[in-house]
Amino acid sequence: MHYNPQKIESKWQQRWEKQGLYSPDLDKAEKPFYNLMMFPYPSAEGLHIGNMYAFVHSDAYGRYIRMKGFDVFEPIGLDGFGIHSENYALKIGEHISDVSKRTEKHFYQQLKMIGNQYDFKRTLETYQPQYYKWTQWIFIQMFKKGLAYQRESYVNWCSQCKTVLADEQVIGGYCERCGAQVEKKLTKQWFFKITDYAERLLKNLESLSTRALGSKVKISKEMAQSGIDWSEKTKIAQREWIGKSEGVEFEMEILDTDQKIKVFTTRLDTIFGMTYAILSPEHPIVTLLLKTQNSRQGRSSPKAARIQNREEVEEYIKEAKKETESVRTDITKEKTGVELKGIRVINPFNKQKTPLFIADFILGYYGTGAVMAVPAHDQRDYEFAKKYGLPIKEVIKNKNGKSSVEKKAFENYGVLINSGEYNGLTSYQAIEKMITFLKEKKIGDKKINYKLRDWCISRQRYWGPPIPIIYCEKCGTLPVPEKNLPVLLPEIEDFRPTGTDSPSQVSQGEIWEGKSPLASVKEFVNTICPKCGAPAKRETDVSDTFLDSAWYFFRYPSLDYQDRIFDKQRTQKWLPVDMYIGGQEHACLHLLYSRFITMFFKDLGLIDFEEPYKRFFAHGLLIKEGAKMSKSKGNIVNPDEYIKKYGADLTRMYLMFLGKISRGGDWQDSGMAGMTKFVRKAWNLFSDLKKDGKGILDLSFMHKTIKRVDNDLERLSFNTAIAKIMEYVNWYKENQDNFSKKERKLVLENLVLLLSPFTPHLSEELWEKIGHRESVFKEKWPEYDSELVKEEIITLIIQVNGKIRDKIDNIEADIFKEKAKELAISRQKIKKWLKGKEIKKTIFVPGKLINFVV
RNA sequence: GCGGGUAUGGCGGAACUGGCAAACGCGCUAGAUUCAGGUUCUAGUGGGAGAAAUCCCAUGGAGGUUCAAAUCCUCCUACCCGCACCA
Repeated sequence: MHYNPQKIESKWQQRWEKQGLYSPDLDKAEKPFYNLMMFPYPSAEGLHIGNMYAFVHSDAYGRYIRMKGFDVFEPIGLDGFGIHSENYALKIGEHISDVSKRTEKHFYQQLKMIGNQYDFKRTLETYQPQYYKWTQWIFIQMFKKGLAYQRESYVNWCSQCKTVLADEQVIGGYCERCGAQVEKKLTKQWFFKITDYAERLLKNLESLSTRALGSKVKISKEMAQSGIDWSEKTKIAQREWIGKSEGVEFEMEILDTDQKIKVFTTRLDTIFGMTYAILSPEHPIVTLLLKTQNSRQGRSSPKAARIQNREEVEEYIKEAKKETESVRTDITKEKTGVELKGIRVINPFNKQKTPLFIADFILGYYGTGAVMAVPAHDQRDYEFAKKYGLPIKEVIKNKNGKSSVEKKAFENYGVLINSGEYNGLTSYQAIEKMITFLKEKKIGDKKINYKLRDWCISRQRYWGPPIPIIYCEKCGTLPVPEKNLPVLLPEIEDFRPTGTDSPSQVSQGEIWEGKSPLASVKEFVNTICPKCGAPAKRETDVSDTFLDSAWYFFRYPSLDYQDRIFDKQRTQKWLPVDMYIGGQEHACLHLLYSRFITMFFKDLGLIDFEEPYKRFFAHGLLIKEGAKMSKSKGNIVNPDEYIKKYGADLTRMYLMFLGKISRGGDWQDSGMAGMTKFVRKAWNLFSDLKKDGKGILDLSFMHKTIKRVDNDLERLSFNTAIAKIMEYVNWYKENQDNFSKKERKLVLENLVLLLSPFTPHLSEELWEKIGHRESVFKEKWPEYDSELVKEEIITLIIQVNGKIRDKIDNIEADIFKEKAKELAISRQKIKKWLKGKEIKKTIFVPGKLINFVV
């Protein structure tokens, strides 16, 4: 009777599905537990071993929780809409619809093969109209609340993918998907006002979870329910991304004009050290100043300063625009800029007139796009001043009066000098007093800035949900009436992106008309105005794939409702998600977006909570033999291959044995051999069920193992849990001839139960073999006898000056200090070490050790 | 530059709150069984000294705290990940 994984696995997979074992009654479930894993985007290559790595860990936890008595809902779906899938189709020259049909089938096949307790009756794909109908519905709600808006904006343009990218999809100036350099383009885009939620997104991180959590911390269900439970690392990443910065915003007049520039600073205390100011090249005032000059109005009015080096300035702006984002944001690049000659700004504190520059290292999108430059106390300004020979005026000294700005800027806080009436104040005092001054003059106030920017939603691509907007010449921009949803994505032959121009072909201030592939489909574009009935046109952009995935977990429990995005009662019962396992790479964006959408749902009154995930756990990266897996290296592990050869159970077990889940793992083929040995060994134990021995009586090791495995699973320490099961098997083998029939059954039953989260098929088969008729997953997780897990007999360690010199075996765990000391000093070895020395101190750790300090 | 992480045998990795470093597994060595080979079983396996008992040295490096440090603190080095001129 050999272990035949292929046969066993398909047998149980079929039986599970037939019995609907993993489809809980969502309304009647008494102890709901929503066990979610990040749904994969289906590439045609199929399920990646990295997906499987994450999924089986998540499933093992879900199965453990189920056996702990919860009604576990573990759904799966496909994040099939989006650039990644579309680009793949383009690459292989097939239509995305065909590719999707194929990958969908293949993916679900694979997902069934890995043996997770997925509810295959409740799957979703983001490209199905019944799903994206609701994605569009969300857009409309956003629009109605004024949270979806259109604006002309410089956006990231990937010339290879021919589309606009979200900031998040630009990695160091390059396209996340194809690796091409990203350029800047001025175009009209749809945005979600996530910045309105910045403070809330930030604050919830603080208030809802005060515990520092990580893989080290043991978390019970009760604890997890009390708040959001994320690792500190993830929260820091979110906090950084939101990037809150508290400072001051104030106005400075431009000499001889009616214009003012607004600047933002966190170091108002250094204002007396301002020797110039800088604008970003895109700053509207620059355009305005150039324009004023064009119309020659300036000449007639004494109140109109003019840019004297106009051509130079225009040239610089043109150059800056041409430069790709990656070049422009390259921090190592020497700072460049050009003075707006003839233009001066007035420092409101000392009325000093300073030159004004434009420079490309000033970002148009952060703060006000304008800064006061204090070279003595800001390194960037310092470098710039050195290069252009601008004065460096020191205004802050540290407390001992020391400072030096000879070689670099002094950026610390300190005490003010050269600052008129503020001299002698500390930085903090000065800032307060200066704010009062600004307020009195009504030219400035405190201001909070965030790095977080509004979420650019539109994509000039085919494979996404069409943005449900209609443009009517008379009535303006209107949402598609909800009853007309979904706006179906038309089936078209040629779905290639059609954007043509590169940004350098579009001159300053001009708007590039981005064209989506949908723009060429007349039947799609031409429609009638929902308000006046006149001919109108549809929006031709589709929405970002991040929107599809920002709310999918709301849909799973309510898939049977066609008339609403989700059922409130159902949702309140199952959400927030109890456990969410996914990649660290999504710790910023996906998490942030889905938190935002959840808050929005709450504000719409659809739900009562505003954080989607009670517990989020980020798994590490799976590598192979010390190297990242990649196609170019040819070291990809194909899960199908291993499942076929070794079975899913073995592959699962091996993936979970590799190491700590939070740290990822190093796949080595040789390790599979060891796992095979172990599984076979375990399997073979069940061939002598009927054997009867004299009985071993002491089953405390069994109880201890149950306790340890339980403890490990609770804290997601899968690898050590497996190690402990291995020890258990070894223990069984040592005693195998001695168990009584009754003991044998008990010990083996518990082995099956402990194994079941890891090797579900094998466990079912063995459970049946023992003689059970019901699924092992209807069983309760084994319990241990808390009396028997107590360590009664220990090895007492004897140290002298902290070094181990002897051990005494078989000591009662509750031995007293005096008794232990007596025993210890009487040992020959210890006598040797203590000879001629006085014991100054004796440290006794009950149940562990005794240490003599001499 | 900023933020986060990591460093333990030949390898993957254990060591939850400081208390027997190296659990568990791979690999390797020797032996047994089978023998075409794999499988299986037994013993051994951090380094050094020693015939042995035993002793010394070992958790990236240097200091420190402590009776006691892989674990805590300071500094340094290397690698990985994320963000990157955020005013």
